[in-house]
Amino acid sequence: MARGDVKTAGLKVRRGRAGNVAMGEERRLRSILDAALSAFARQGFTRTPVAEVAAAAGVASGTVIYHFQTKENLLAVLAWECLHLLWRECSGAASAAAPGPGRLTAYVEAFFDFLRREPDRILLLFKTEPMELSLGQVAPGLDIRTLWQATRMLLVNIFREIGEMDGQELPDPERLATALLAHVSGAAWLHLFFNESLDALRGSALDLAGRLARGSVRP
Amino acid sequence: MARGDVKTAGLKVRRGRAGNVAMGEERRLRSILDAALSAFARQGFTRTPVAEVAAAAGVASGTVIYHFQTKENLLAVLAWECLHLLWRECSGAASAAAPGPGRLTAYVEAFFDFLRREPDRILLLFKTEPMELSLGQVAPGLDIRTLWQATRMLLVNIFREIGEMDGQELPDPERLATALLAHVSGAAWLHLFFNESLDALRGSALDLAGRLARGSVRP
Amino acid sequence: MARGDVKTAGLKVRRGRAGNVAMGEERRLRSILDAALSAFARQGFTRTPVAEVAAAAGVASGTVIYHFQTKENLLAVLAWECLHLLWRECSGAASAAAPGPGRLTAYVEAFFDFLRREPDRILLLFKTEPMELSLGQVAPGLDIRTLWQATRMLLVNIFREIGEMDGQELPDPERLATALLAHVSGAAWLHLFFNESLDALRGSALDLAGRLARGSVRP
Amino acid sequence: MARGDVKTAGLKVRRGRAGNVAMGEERRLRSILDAALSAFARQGFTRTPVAEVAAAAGVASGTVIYHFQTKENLLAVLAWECLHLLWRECSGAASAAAPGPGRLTAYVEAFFDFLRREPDRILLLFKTEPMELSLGQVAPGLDIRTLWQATRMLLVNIFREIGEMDGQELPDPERLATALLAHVSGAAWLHLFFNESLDALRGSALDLAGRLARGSVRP
DNA sequence: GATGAATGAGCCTTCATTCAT
DNA sequence: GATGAATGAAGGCTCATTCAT
Repeated sequence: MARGDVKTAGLKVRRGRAGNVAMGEERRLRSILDAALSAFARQGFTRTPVAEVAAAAGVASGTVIYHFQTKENLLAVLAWECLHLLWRECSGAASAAAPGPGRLTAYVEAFFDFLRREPDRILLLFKTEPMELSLGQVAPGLDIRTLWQATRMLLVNIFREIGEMDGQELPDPERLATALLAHVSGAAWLHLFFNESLDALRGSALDLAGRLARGSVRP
Repeated sequence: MARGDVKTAGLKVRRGRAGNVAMGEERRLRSILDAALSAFARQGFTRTPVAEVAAAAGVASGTVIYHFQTKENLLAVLAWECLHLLWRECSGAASAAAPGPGRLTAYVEAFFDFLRREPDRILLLFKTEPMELSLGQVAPGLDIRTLWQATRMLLVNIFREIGEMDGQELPDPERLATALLAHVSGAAWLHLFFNESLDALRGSALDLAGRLARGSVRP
Repeated sequence: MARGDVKTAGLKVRRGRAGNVAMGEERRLRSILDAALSAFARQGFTRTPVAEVAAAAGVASGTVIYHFQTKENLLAVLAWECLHLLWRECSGAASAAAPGPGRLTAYVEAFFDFLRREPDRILLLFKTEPMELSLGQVAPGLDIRTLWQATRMLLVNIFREIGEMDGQELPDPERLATALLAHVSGAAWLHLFFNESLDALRGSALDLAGRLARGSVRP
Repeated sequence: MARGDVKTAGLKVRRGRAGNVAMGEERRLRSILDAALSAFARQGFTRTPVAEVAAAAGVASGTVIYHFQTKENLLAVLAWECLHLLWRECSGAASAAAPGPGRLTAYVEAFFDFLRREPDRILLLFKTEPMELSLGQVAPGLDIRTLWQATRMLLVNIFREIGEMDGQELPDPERLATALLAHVSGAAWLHLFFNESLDALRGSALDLAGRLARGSVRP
C-alpha cells in the first residue's frame, strides 16, 4: 500500500482516474471524510445534514453524494476507516513487541494512544448509528461487527500465545480477551462521555492486562 | 413512595387529575413509554417516528405529544426513568448487603440482573441521543450525566466504606470506582452489541470487584 | 331590551335556561367574549388558539366550543357585537342631536369616542378575518357587510335630512356619506396601526363633516 | 436600475448565480411571488398553505421554501415589494409634476391608478398579517411601518413645499398629510371591502387634496 | 352544564437525492 | 468532475373539535 495510506479499497467510493485536478481529488475526498468524521462524531449521523458536511469540506452537497452515493455509505466508509486504523495501530504495536505479556501491554498502550490522538474516531464507533446500519453493504465481510471481532482476535491470539509460552494453563483465552476488551471499551466510554481521566483509566487497564497475563485474575 | 413505583415526579408530563378513567391514564402513559422504550432502544431515537410509537402504544400520535409535549421530552423522561431504575436496583441491593466487600458483589450482581431483565433500558442509555440532548430541560439537575454520576457515587461510597473498615489503606476510592464502572459498562456494551455471553462477563466483573476490594489490583 | 344589554339574540349561542349557577352563565359568556375580543384584536383570529381564549376566560376549552359551537362562530358573534355597539353609539348620538348639521358632528364625535374607549372593538373589525368569513352563517341578513351598510345608512340619512332642510341642493347624499365614511375609517386605521394622534384625526374629520354639510366640499 | 424592475435587493431570497436557466430563475421567483400575492390577498396568509402557492406557481413546495426559507419571509418580501411599488408610483408621479398643488393631485391620481391596476397589492397591505409579523427580519429598517411612513413623508414634503411657495402659512404639514392619507386609505378600504365606486372615491379625494392645498379645509 | 383527555387532519419544514448544465 | 437548484416524501407539531364523565 504505497500511495494513499488510508485503505478505502473495496468500498464504494467513486474516484476518477489517478492524478487529477484543481483541489486534487484525493484531497477532496479526504476533506469530505474529515468533515464528516468531525460532524458525525460530535452531533451524530442523523443530526448532521449532508449539506453541513459539504459546507465544512468546502464542496457542494452534490459532490458528497457524487462520491459516496449515499449519506449512509459515507458513514460506512468512515466507520470502516476508523476501525481499520484502530486495528492497524493495535496490531502493529502488538506484533512489534516481544512475544509474551509485553504484547498485551503494547496493545493496551496503542489503544489509549489512539484514543488520545483521535478521540473522534473512537467516538464515532460508539455512536450507535454505525451499528444500526447494515454495513454489510459497504464491502462483504467488512461489516462493523466483523471488524470489531478482528480487533478482539488480536487479543485472543496474544493470550493464546502467552498460554502456550509458559504453559501455565491460562483460562480460556477467549474469555480473557473479552474481559480485557470490556475493560478497555468501558474506559474509552467513560473518558469520551464523562471525561474520566485518561491516565487513570489507562493505568487500571494496564494493571488488569498484567494480571490477566499472569493468571492472577480469573475472568 | 407507596403507589406508583416509577418516580416521574418533576418531569414535564401532562397528567390529569388523580384517579381516572377508561384505559386508565397511568396505563396509557405506561404503554406510550413502553412502546417508546422498545422502539428507541432498537432503532434509535431519530429513526423512530412519533407515529410509530403511538401506533405501538395503541393511541393517536397527537396523544403522545399531548402528554409529552415533544418527542425529545419523551426521550428525556424515558432516559431519566431508565437511569433512575438502574440506580434504584443497584443502590437497593448494595445497601441491603452487609457492610464491606459484600456490597460490591451485590452492586455488580444487581447491575447484571437488571441488564438481563431489561436490556432495552441499558441499551437506551448507550444510545448516544440521550447524551446529545440537553436533558437539563427535563428537570434541573437531573440531566443524564448527573444521574450517571449518582450511580458512580454509589461505588465510590462503597469503596470508601471498605477502606475505612479494615483500614488497609485502599487506593483512591474514586479511581477504584471508575475502574469497576469501566469494566461493568464495557461488559454491558459487549453484551448488547456483540452478544458476548452475559455469564462470562458477569464472572469477570465479579472477580475484578473482589480483587479491587481486597486491594490486590491497583487501578 | 331591559335585561342583558348586549343583544346577541339571533346568533347561535348555546345558553341554558335563565337564572343559573356558579360563575353565572351570563358572566361566563361575557368573559369568553372579552377574552376572545382582546386576543383576536391583538394577535388576530387565526393566530389565537381556542385554548388561549379559554385560559384567559378561566374556562375549559371544551366550554368555549360548547357555547359557540365553532371558533368561527365565536368570531362572528364578536364581530356582530362590535358593529352593533358602534352602530348604537353613533345612531344614538346622532338622533339625540338637533336635526341638521349637528347630527353629523354628533355622529363623528361618537365614532371617535367609541374608538378611544374601545379600540379593540374597532381593531377587530379592521382585521380581515371577519370579512373573510361568510358571516351569513351567524344570522341571516346580519353579515358584516350588511351591518357596515347600516352604519353608513345613518350618514346617508343625515345628509339627506340636511339637504331637505335647507334645500340647498346638496350633492348626492350617498357620495357625501361615502366620503365622510372613508375619512373616518381611514383615520381609525391610521390611529390603530400607526399611532396617529386621535385628536388631530378627530379635528380633521369634524372639519370635513362641517364643510360637507355646508356643501363647501364637493365629494 | 436598468434590468430587474422590482428591487428585492437586501431581502433574504435565495438566488443562484446571475444569468441562468430553464424556466429562468427570475421567472420562477416571480411566479411564486405572483401566486403568493394573489392567494394571500384573497384568502389571507394563514389560510393559504405553502403547497397551494407552490401549485399555483407550478413548482414543488420545497422550492418555495428553498427560495424564501420561510412562509413568513415570503410574505415579508411580498409586503415590502407592494409598499415599495406603491411608493415608487406615487413618488414618481409627484416629482414628475410641476412644483405646487399639482404634485398633490399627481400623488392622489397615482394612488388610485395603482389601486385600480393592482388591487391585490393594496389588499395585501390591508391584511393585518403583514403588520402582525415583525418585518424587521427581512431587512433592518425596512419594516412595514417604516415604509408606510416613507409614503406619508412624500405628502408631508409636498405640503411643506406648497406652504413655502405661496407663503400663505399653511397649517402644520404633518397634519395635512395625515388628513389626506386618512382619506385616501379609507377610500381604498371602502373600495376593496365594500365595492364603493372607485371614481366617486377618487373624486372626493382629489377635491379634498385641492382644498387642503388651498388652505380652505383645516385638518 | 362543564370539563379536558383524546383525536387526527393539516401544515410547515427538513433534507437526501437527482439531474441539467 | 463538480455544481446547486429543484424535488417531494417524511415527520414533528398544532389545534379545533368530540365525547365520556
